[in-house]
Amino acid sequence: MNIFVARLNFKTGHDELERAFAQFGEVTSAKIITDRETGRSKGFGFVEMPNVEEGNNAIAALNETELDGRTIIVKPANPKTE
DNA sequence: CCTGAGCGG
Repeated sequence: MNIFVARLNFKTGHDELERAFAQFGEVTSAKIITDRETGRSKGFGFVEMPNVEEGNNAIAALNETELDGRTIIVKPANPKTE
């Protein structure tokens, strides 16, 4: 499942995201969205987890919690297809 | 270097 993570600390990288979600389940991909012009973090990212139950568990456990000193927002990403 | 809602390629 795709997971949307917002309000990240600007100094937080993809590795921080991956290790945070890896505590609750298997993480296949963790990505921080960076600005294409400046290369700086946009402050949000995406995490892909193959296990849906672990994904929902990670969302419930990490949503509105502190990561790298900043409270993050974690929720399921918008579906590209149905 | 900096900023702070929101869904990337």
